[in-house]
Amino acid sequence: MESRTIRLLVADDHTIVRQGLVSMLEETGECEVVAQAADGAEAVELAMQTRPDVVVTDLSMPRLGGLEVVRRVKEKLPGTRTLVLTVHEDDEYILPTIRAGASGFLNKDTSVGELMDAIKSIRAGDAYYGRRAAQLAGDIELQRNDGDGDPYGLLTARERETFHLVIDGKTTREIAEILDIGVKTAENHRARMMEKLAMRNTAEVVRYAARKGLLP
Amino acid sequence: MESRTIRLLVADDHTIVRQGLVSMLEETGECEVVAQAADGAEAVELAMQTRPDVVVTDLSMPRLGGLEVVRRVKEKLPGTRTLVLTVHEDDEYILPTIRAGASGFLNKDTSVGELMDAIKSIRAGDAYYGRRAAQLAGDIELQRNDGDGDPYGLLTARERETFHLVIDGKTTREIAEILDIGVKTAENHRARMMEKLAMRNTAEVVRYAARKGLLP
DNA sequence: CGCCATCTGGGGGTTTTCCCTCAGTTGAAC
DNA sequence: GTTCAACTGAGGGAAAACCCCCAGATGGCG
Repeated sequence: MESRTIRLLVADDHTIVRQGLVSMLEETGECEVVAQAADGAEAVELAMQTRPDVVVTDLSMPRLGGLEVVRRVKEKLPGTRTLVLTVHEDDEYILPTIRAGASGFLNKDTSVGELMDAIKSIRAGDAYYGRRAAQLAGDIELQRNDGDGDPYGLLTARERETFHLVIDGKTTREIAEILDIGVKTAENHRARMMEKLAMRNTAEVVRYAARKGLLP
Repeated sequence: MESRTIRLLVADDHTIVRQGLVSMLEETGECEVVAQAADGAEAVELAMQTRPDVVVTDLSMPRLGGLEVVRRVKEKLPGTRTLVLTVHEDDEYILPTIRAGASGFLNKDTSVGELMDAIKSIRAGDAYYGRRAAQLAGDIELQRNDGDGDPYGLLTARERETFHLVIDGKTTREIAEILDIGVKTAENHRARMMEKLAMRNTAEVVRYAARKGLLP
């Protein structure tokens, strides 16, 4: 059992946000923040020095925007993937970001669980977009998943949360309590999730998660 | 998803046996035989050159016996573990083998499934003894598992088979058919297995298997 | 506006898992 | 021969998972 921790670079010009991110991420014990950057230029610089697995970056930053960070990292460090984490819900930011080569796009109100989920997926080589972005990106990205690719990207936000709680060993009743929804609703999310993943029972779901490196 | 294939060295003076082993093991796709040796001296030599994860060796071999192979590999390659695979049921061979530092002792009539099981366990850092050996070794080795260590070694043969079928996504009914036993019996094996592993549901069992590197 | 996906909740069912008990058989150990 | 562990099988029940169906609310999108 290795699967060492995921090496991260976190870039955000707001110190509070950045520090909070770093704390939360490191508390999971599943990743290690090898560098922090307060602007885009610093992010690119540090990325080349530390060669992280994933760069988690804000969009609006001084000196160099997140979009340009994505482009430069992709160009200079093909092994490093980028996850854009932003407050902008504005549609006009999403598509350019994805086209620039980001592997993920998430809103900052995302839970730590889903953020780690996204980071693991991205590190495993997949794309991960939040609900809003997935809708916009659907045409250019998710079609790949629709046919032959990985069905994980087809999960809705609730289904994804359910998925993670299932592979944590939670029962449907516990999931309902955690998500603060009815048992029947959780049951529905679970069923839809399993249907989309084409899994027949819990064991297969956890095996699938293991293959994708989504287990701690 | 990495957990690359397990690198093996196979040592047996009987070519047929050795080749058969190699074929079977490589067919599983979960390991790679990086070297083969026809006697003990060659085994030690090749082990130092190739540094495999696990050395699978017979006991009675020309030039250098398996016991001495175990000792020398343990001494010169601390990262490499040894699994003794033999036809000898004789008790007098088992204890010396374990004391020499072997991580596993299996009879040659073991199924490929259990052999791979053993190899994975050993590579994960655990000991794995067949039923007969486990009884003899109980006093000096399994006591460690009794208290604080890994409960996996406490499983009986049937419980171990059940365990592997469970993490393969099989239902109890399917397990009963595969093992050619009653559903109630399979149910019992499953329950005892989960009790020994202190797991509360299937998801936790599969997670446990993933942690130990027992998933393909 | 209507369309559609998502989230929410429920009805009602079968199957599977999970948990307890008990008991006969075998084979190896002492 | 007795003892003990493992394997076998079973009864019975509670919980969970699994599989259909349905329908209202919400919100984005054309």
